[in-house]
Amino acid sequence: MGEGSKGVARMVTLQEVASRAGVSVSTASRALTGARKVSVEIAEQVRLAAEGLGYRPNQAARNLRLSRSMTLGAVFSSFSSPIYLDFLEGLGRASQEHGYTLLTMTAHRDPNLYQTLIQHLLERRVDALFCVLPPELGNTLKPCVATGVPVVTVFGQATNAECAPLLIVDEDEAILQAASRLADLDHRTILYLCTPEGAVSSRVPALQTAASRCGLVVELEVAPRSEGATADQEQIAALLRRCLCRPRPPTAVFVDQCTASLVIRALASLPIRVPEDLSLVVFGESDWIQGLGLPWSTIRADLLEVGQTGMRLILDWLAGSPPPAITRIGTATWIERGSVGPAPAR
Amino acid sequence: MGEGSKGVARMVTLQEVASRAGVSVSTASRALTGARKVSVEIAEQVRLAAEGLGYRPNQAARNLRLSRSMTLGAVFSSFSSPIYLDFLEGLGRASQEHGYTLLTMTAHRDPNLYQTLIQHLLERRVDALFCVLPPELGNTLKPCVATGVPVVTVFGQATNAECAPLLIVDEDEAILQAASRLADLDHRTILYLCTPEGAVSSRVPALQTAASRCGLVVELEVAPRSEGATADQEQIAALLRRCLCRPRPPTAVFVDQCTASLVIRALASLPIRVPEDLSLVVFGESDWIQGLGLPWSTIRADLLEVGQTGMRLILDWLAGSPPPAITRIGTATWIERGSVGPAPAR
DNA sequence: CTGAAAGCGCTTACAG
DNA sequence: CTGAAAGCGCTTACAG
Repeated sequence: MGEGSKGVARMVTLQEVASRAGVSVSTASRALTGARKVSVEIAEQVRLAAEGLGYRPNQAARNLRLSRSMTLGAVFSSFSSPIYLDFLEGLGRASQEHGYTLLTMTAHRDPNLYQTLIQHLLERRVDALFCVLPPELGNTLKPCVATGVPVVTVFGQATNAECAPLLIVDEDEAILQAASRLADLDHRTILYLCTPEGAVSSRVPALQTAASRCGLVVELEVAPRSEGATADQEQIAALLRRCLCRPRPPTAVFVDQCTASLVIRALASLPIRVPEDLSLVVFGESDWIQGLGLPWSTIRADLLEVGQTGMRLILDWLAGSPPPAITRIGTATWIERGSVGPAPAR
Repeated sequence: MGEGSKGVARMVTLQEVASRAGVSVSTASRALTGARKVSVEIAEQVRLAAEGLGYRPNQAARNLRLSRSMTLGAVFSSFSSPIYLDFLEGLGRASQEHGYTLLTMTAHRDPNLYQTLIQHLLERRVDALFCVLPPELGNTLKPCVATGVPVVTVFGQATNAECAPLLIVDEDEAILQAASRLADLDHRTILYLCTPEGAVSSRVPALQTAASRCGLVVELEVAPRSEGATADQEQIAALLRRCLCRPRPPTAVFVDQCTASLVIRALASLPIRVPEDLSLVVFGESDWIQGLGLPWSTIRADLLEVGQTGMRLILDWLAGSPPPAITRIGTATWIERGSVGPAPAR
């Protein structure tokens, strides 16, 4: 293994290439970057020398000189759901295409960690930043925004738009389709069992608008933060039982992706059958989830496109035109599967 | 938005801190890093100046000077499965703890992209590299290894161990338990429906050893690469039908995580009931998958621990002691769920 | 077209 | 204990 076994990797430098080619570093640099004209023969010599030595430019040095990093930061609340993966893929591909490197970190919903990670990214001098963060952490971004580094918040709530531009998926149309379909199936009362985050998202007003247009009533319940624990499952079961005992109980329930499986299990434990006793609609889906072939009806966004749009926003910003406070990207679609059926007879 | 709206972020430099504190950059540096002694009052002045200006050290410059990057690269074949996420989390946390930044990229199983990404990471002067790559791409690492940068391959095949140290999960014990349980349930022939990668993995010999100890026969079939397409599902269905028509058909099937859902759907289409007609065991599971509450029996590894172990390997390597060619980490466990039952009567 | 020099922001021997 | 200087690896005006 030789030198490598020490874990000390001394890499070839431009200086070495230059001297092997018998030219100055300036010329070597110009020959390799192609910035200015270089005589053909010398260019060839340099090229050869570089290849022979296996030269790889040190981007850190290069970027330091050019005072930019060609690096983008992305902070996620967690990787807990495959949903974010699709977004991450989109972001990753787009940034690669444009020569940027994406630096991804997860904060595990810990507010302090968010601060730390963002500081870390700033120290790495990211050219811009993407954030997926809980609504109450909007002002976590304050110090970051103050540095003048472009930062875009994704999947956020409108309340965060004051701090930094927001990129959100427009699900209104898909929600309307879902509501209309439920109305056709004789549903009258629907429940949105949302996470604390969901409670302030644009899903609530969208559901209400759609419902009133279709003659439905929307109820809102905040589910406990899902950690996947059985305690959560029981809490949700209790909550659902309470809701379903009311005079005019909901006959359909909307849930966020991250609570979906808990809800399913809670329902199974009660036991309430889907869709005979209760129809179910899940917000969010990824290719991977789809591949499981679960019968969940969903309102699904093209996360890859969201990633690409986010990238475009940032590129434009870096090019001089900052994005509006809120950018809506309208690609959510309503996908009906077996979890939705006619409202049960009274 | 002021300056920020231009996307031009000029950040505070040590030079500015120094002059505000009325000292030299050397002293400012020493005060902040705490490397050498600095008089208490001056230290305080510097600290104050830094805080007042919102100074954040430029890690790129710092690392350039120290000729290291404090950056680790990780190349994944894809993010397609949540399985890798757990590993990624483990790696991410561990590297964070040790002050390293993790640079993650996905190659979408494209050999050329692998090369590109690795070059990219080398240009970023990563201190070390993790790779999850298809077995046929083992020598993709050659040029990388030649640079002397420590690189560890994870979830790889023994054939790759020639190129770079390998970190693999030891599933032998768990496989033995599964086999033994199946034998108790009167199964005699089991099928391993593996991906092309799986065909050369340590799972095959482990299964064979376990089977012969328990008096079982193992058959091996290579499933088409799963892209989630319906064509794949039909291929798998055809393959399964063929297998099950043999004289002594398998009564239990082992599948890799990435083909599990396809197989499930293929079985449903045939239709073959699980576990009445066929028992099913899936290699691999993540918290997220578990949360779905699917009745799959699995052989599950602690991916978080794999990530941490990977990190330790690299740290030791960087500290001077390269890892052995193969490191086995033995945390896989056998988890029995509803997909396993008695062998059907003949 | 080419080279010597300055500088990106930091750290660390080297003198005081 | 403190400062002036060199240097990490690169790029780019500035002279030739």
